[in-house]
Order: sequence, then C-alpha cells, then structure tokens
Amino acid sequence: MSNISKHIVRRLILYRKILQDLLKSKAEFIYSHKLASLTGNTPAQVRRDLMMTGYKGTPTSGYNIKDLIKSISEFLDNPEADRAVLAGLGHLGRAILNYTDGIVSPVKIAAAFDKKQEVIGRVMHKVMCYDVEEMESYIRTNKIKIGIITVPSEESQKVADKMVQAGITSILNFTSTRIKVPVNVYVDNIDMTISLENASFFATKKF
Amino acid sequence: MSNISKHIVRRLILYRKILQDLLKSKAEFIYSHKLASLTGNTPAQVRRDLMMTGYKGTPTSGYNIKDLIKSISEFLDNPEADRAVLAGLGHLGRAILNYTDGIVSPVKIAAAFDKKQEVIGRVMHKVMCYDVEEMESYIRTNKIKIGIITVPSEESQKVADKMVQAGITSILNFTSTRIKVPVNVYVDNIDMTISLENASFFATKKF
DNA sequence: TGGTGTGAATCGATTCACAGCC
DNA sequence: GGCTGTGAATCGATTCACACCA
Repeated sequence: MSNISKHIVRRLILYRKILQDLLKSKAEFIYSHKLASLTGNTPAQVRRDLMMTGYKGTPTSGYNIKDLIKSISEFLDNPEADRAVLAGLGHLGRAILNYTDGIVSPVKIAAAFDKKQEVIGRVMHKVMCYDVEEMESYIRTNKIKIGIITVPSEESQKVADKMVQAGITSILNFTSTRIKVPVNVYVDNIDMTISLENASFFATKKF
Repeated sequence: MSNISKHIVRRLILYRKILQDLLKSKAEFIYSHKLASLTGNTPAQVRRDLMMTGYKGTPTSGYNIKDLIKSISEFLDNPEADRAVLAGLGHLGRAILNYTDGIVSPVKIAAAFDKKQEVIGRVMHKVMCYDVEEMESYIRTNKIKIGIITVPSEESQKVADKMVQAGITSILNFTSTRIKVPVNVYVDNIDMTISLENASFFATKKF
C-alpha cells in the first residue's frame, strides 16, 4: 500500500464535499456528468475515480448521494490519523484554526503549540494551545500522526524533526523552506509564494 | 501559448528559489544531481526542465548559478502580471501579507481590500488597505492581473466575479468554495481542509 | 434512451540511456 | 571520466467508446 495517486485522493475528497452540500439541499441522486461539472472534471474521470471506492451507480438514477458519500468515506477515512497538531500560532496558524473550526471534517486539529507565553494556555477556536516543549509528549501519548507547520521558515526543520521523532507520519508544511524528512513520511508543501509566482505565469501566457 | 505544464512551472519556481539561496552562500556552479537532491527530483527531470528555459550547462562545471537564475527568470517572469490584489483581511489575508513581506519575489501584493472599517486606511506589512468597494477601479486603473481571495467562503464567488469583471485573469482562491469563472481565467484552489484530509489519507496508507 | 462500468487507446509526464563534450 | 542534452522508451493518468442495463 498504496500506489493510489494523490490526484485521485484529492478529487475524491472534493467529490465528497460537494456531495455533502448537495445532500443538505435535499438532493438524493446525481449523475457523473453533473458531479463532473460541479467539480470541473470530465464525466469519465468521475466514473473512473468512483470505481476506486467500489460503489456502483445505476444507469437510471445515477449515484445515490448518501450511499456514495459513505463509500467514499470508507475508502478515504483513516481512523489512525483523524487528529492533527499544529505548530506555530502566528496569523497563518490562527487562520487555519479559524478555518477548520466551522467545517465538518473527518480530521480535527487536536492541539496547537507555540513558544510565545501570551498564547500558551489559551483556547483558540476551540483548540487548546500548549507550550511547544510539550509537543513531542502530546504527539506520543495521543498517537497523533499529522503535523501542521506554520512556524517561521527558519524554525520549520527543527519543528519537523521533533514531529517525526515523536511519531508524525504526515506533514503539512506551510513554510517556504523545504523540510528534510525520512522517506516514509509524507509531506505536502503549501508555499504561497510559489503559488503566487505560478499565478503570475499563467495570468497572461494563457493555457 | 501555452501548453507548458503547471508542474514544470512550479518546479522551475522552486529551482530558482533554491538557486538564489545557493548564490547567497557564495556557490557559483551546480550539477543537475545536486539541484535534484535539493528539490526532491531526479537529475534527468531537472535537466529536462531546464531545457525549457533554453539555458545550457557544461559537462565540466554544470550550470552557472547566476546565469541559470537569469534564464529561468526570463522564462517565468511576466511583467504584465507582477502585482496582485488581495481581498479579505482576516487572519489568512494578514498571514499572506506577513509572509510575502519578508520575501524577495517578482510578484508583489500591490493593495489589499476589505469591508471592515477598522482595517480600511491602514497599512499592513507595507500594503495599503482599501474599502472593497474600490477594488474594481483599483484593478482597472493599475492593470492588475492577479487576485488573491481570502474572504469568508460565502463571499468568494461575489468577490471573484468582481475581480474578473475588472480584468483579473489569474486567481488564488483560498476559500473552501469552488468559484466559477470564465475558461480563460486561471484559478488555483488552495483548500486547507482538502490538504488536511489528504494528509490523513497518506499518513498510514503509505505510498 | 441515456445512463453506468470498464477495456483499450491516447495523451502527457518522467525516466532511460547514450552520444557528445570538456 | 563524469557531466550535459536529448531522442526513445516507459510509466501513469485521462479519455474514448462501447457493451450492458434499468
């Protein structure tokens, strides 16, 4: 396990999200072409992706939304990694807490860490903030597998090392520094400056 | 123009960044295998990517870092789209201003917009904040091509429409709502909740 | 009739492998 | 000898196209 492509996983997450919205608006069934246009994909790709989860629709009514959500969730959800820790309570860290606060998701932020005294001990967006010195033991005792790094760039490697040391196997790195981790640790680098330069490139040299 | 893949562009941006760091530490030349290991790619891919820019190295010393940076920049930089506007000065918007403040980049955030009176008229991280009502005219008079959306999800479509209306052709959408735009507008959706669920998936079901 | 599921075909991105060069 | 540049081969992701079905 697993040679499942990152692309398919991301799309399935998006499908589920869209399906949950549809369910709220009382829809019961959906066709691949509808889900495709809502997510910006082709119908064939939607069907191909859904094959992955094993769920089958019917030609007459398409996919039962409720059942499909369940099937996608069974495929995606990872009970061993349903909580994350966040390190770094600057604007970005707070933005993420704020963000995830309102949203229903199978993954929760369980605790946040910083070294600044003024945030330690506070509850922010329902998440308790601790001294970063306690991070490793927290990760260990709570068997946390996901780490979110929103500290200043210079400190990202140090924090990543601590996380990996304590048992984190998947990292969201929001700093502009590439971190070095063992091969078995998954890293997603979310670098806004790269995204911004990328946006610039595609602004006029249009595809 | 242009069927240049998003992948290559992102990697070139990363190469340049790494090369700039190397230049600061007084390095003069670099081999493809070194640049590859610094960025997590294969040497062949690095060489293939660099072909894109037209710059040529020599077997004896590899690539001249300074010249290579220049060549990548000529390829990437888009003078028509070197400034962006940011809409939404919550934590995320501020985090991005903070982020980009310290960093040298060919793309600058020229102005920020919000509807809250307490931020209008202020300067944050060297960026002036205006009333969102003035956004369209600002974009038009300054010929801005890039828009960054960090407003609450419910408002993202409305803001995107205004941006496109005023001439924006490339959008960074940080909200969890997919926005609908004309086909000729480039959109990059940076959805942290999707990234978090993605990280969960790959935390143990390891690649 | 207008869907789904999927093998086969295509398309695109990555890697191989080697000639040419310093 | 060890590198670059690159055509050719491979690998992976997407799309086509059609049998099958309710």
